[in-house]
Order: sequence, then C-alpha cells, then structure tokens
Amino acid sequence: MTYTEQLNAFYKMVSDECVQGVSLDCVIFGFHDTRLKVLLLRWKGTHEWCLPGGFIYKTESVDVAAERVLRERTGLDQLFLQQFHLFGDAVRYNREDTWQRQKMPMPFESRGWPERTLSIGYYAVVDQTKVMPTADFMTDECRWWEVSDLPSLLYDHRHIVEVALQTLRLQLSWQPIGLNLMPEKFTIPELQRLYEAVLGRSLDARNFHKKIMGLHILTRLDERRTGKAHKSPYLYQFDRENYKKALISGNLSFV
Amino acid sequence: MTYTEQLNAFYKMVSDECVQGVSLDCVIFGFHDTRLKVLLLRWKGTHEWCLPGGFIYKTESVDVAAERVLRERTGLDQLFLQQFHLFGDAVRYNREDTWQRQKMPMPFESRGWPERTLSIGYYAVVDQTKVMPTADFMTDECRWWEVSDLPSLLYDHRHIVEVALQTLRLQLSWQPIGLNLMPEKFTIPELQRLYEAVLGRSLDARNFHKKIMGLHILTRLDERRTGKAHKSPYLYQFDRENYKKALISGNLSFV
DNA sequence: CCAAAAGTGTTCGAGGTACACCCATGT
DNA sequence: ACATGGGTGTACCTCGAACACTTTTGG
Repeated sequence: MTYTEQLNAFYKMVSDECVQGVSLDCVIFGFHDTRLKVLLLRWKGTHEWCLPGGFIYKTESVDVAAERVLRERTGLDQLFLQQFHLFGDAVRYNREDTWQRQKMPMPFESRGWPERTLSIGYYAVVDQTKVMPTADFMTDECRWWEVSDLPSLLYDHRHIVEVALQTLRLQLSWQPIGLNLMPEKFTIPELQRLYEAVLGRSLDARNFHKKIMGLHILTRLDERRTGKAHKSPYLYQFDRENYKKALISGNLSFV
Repeated sequence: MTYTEQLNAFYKMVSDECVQGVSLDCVIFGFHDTRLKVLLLRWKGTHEWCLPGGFIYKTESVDVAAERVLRERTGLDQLFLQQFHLFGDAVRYNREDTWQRQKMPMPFESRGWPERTLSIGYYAVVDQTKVMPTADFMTDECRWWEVSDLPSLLYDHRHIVEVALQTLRLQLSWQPIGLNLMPEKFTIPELQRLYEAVLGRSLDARNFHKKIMGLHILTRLDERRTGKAHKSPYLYQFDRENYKKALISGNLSFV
C-alpha cells in the first residue's frame, strides 16, 4: 500500500466513522533534564512537525477519544488529561501553505471533509521516562521538543501549544501537578526544577521546600540519590491519598 | 407557515449552511434584586426551558457565532463573553425523553443531522437592566431565572449551567467581573450583593469596601442614591482604564 | 582539598479576617 | 422616635519573600 493509498483509506475511515469537521489535538507535556518538553510528530518526508491528534468516532465521547490518542502516541493510560480550549476560528491557518509544507499528495476537500475544522485542545502532563513515543503511518518520527525551542509547526499548532502552556501555568498556581510529571521517586530539587520549568522563573530553594512540604503530599524515603559530587539528596514519593485530597480542595497556590 | 414548516425550514438552513453536529449554548448571567440570574427560553407550547443556543455558519468563527446568538437573545453587543467548555459526551441526554418533553413534531434524524451533537459552552455576564429578552420562533417566552431556583431544563442544560457557574466563581476569584454585570452607576453595597450572589456566601462590608477600593477600579461620584429609609449611599462608576489594566495583570484575588 | 549542590530558620512586610459603633434618611 | 442599612478603623494573624551558612559527596 502506498502512502497515498494509506491516506485515502484513512480519510475514508474518518469520513465514514468519525464526527465530521472536528479534530482533537493533544499537547503532551513531559519533563526531563530541567526542561519542560512537548511531544511532537514529524510529518512523513518533511521537516514539519505537528501535535499528536486524531478524530472522534461517531459514538465515542470526546474525552475518551483524547485518552485513545494519548495512549496511541505514548503507550500511557490513566493520565492527567484535560480539555482546555476549542479552537474555532473560521480560518485557523493557511491551508495552501500548510499542504505544501506537509507535501499532502491530495487536497483535503477531495475526501469529502468540510472546508474548515474545529479542533478540541487537550493537554496532558506525563512522566517522560515512562513514555514510548510512537509515530504513526503519516509521520516519520515522534519525539520530545523543549517548549522554549520548538521547530516549525504545521497548522496553528504553535498557537495551541502557547494556549496550553498558559493554562498549565494557571493550573499549577492552584493545584499540584507533579504526580503525573515526575518519576516514582525523586528529590525535592528535581521537583523544584519542574516548577521552575513550568513557571519559567527560578524559585528560592528554602521557600520551595517549606511550601511543598507544607502541603503534606510528599513522603520522604530512607533512600538518597548518590553518585554526584555533592551531598546526596533524599528521595521522596507522592502520598497519593493526600494528593487526591489536595487536588479536590484545591487551595494550593504557587504564585 | 405552520410551526412544523418553520422547523423544517430552519433545520434545512442549519443542514445547508451550518457546521454539522456542533451547537453552541450560552449561559447568560444577569444580576438583579440581590440575586444571580440566568436567561432561559421556554420551548413552544411546553413548560420546558432551555439555554439560548444556536449553530455556527460554515464560514463563521465560533466566537462570532456566540456573539451573534447573544445579540439575538439580549440585543446586547460587545459583551464579556467567554468559551468555557466543550460538552462532548457520546450520550449527553436521553433523546426520546427530550423530544417528548419538547413536543418535537418530527424526529431530529429526519433532518439529516448526525446522531449526536457536540455543544460549545459560552458564558456571558450582562447588566440585566439593559437586556431585552427576546424569544424566537421555537420558543414562547424568554426570561430570567434565579440560578438557585431553576425550572425543568431540556437536554443537559442544567449540567451546562452548573459548569458555567463553577467557572464564573473561579474567574471571579482572580479577575473583576462587575463591569459587565452592573448598571452604569451603582453603590458599593449593590456591588457587594453581586459578589455574594456569585460566590454564594456573605462578605464583610468593611473588608469588601477596603478591598474593592484598593483595586482602584472604581470612581466615587458626587451623587448618592436616595429614596430609602436610611443613609443614602454614594454612587460609583467603573474606571474603565484601570479596569482594563486590572484584567490584564489579573492579580485580583477574591477568595 | 576543592567544587558543587543539598539542607535548613528567621525576619519582615503585606494582606486577609474578625469585629462594633455612629450616621443619615424615610416613615 | 425608630427602623433600616451605609459608612468607616483597628488589631491580629497568616503567608509569602528575602536572605547565608554549613554539610556532604565525588573527583
């Protein structure tokens, strides 16, 4: 099956089985090496990148569709995943320019798809070490990019990432999000790097320690992380019980 | 033209000219007589109420469509109007039950509309005294209802109102919203009633006064409101310049 | 021994909350 | 006169921000 045949078959399936005129894009945030990252796909045979996305089956809830897309691209389930905006401008991006850049072998219209597409934005925060980035048949490569240094993005995906990041920052300021972004065991300074990466500014270590411990959502283990030429820090775990309670009460500001 | 003919013509127009499978619902909040209200429409020939809603023309931005719906129902323009959620469950409500309650003369399917509909939720906050509630051909009546005492609502509209109210409360806690809900001139206690109505709890008058004046978004006029059997309170206006600045900076908590 | 990062406590100021009395007005 | 609601100031406490030195470890 050639690429064009595959595309044809795919768009036929979408036309027949999915909600028309609506797509779904996921901004998947990960964290590694003190940097906040986003998972992107490289379009087949090009240097153009885009967000992992998909379509909604006719009898499928939108939230379920988002979980499915995320699972397909990361192998992860049961994630922190949240709808954050519907992108509904009449003209979201230049179609001709986009198709040329993504070397689309045939125009979208020919597939019976409507002129304009609404896109539902979801964002997720995941532990990067647990993710197996997986490309699909339309893409050559799936990998992490630093949010502060993104490549050329197709469609209006740069804008979508920006809105997602804004929402994430706002959310961080009244809810803890670390549980989904950090590995099982981690040190306080590592968690601080995450907060700094999301907020885009540095924090005072003493105040951070005081505050994060004051939430009672972390448990200190008897282990330490060794192997570095400095005092070895304690490892911590999230206390899932208290974490849940804190999420519900929501009075956890981090401004 | 009979009601059925009108409905037929309307759904034909929607099928031909609008985005398929997507609707738009507006939760329009007003404030009067110390109570927070919502604008609802009564379905023709029934006792069932619903939110003002509509559809999106194929070449129209979703935000513009929401402004249009709001204008049609209230006569107001240039409002505080904000998308807050996409309702995308596969089964949002019981269709048979709903059609029976709204005495739908013909089934939806027959109009070429898809099995399920996504709904984009917008909410607005308006000055109730400036609004001219206007019913359309499908509805007999358009009027305000107290949010704490809603009538029987069609579809999943009760749920949509609840989510909108939650969002409004959250928003109130970090942005001032009064400018769009209050008449041109108002007293501090009247504004306090608004905050109390939205937050659902009473506030201390001294602290409220201190706080709201500390935002520097109000200008005291030389007039007072007279006619009541007590000390006549000063009238205030919003200082639109500072109000805008405060909205942008956003550091205006009211928790 | 040196470099690098971890761990830790105090002080200060701002802002939130609780709280009570007198004043102006209409009836 | 009296009932009703408006207007106003103070004290306390909490929370966030600023800030520096000692400890541990590997090289």
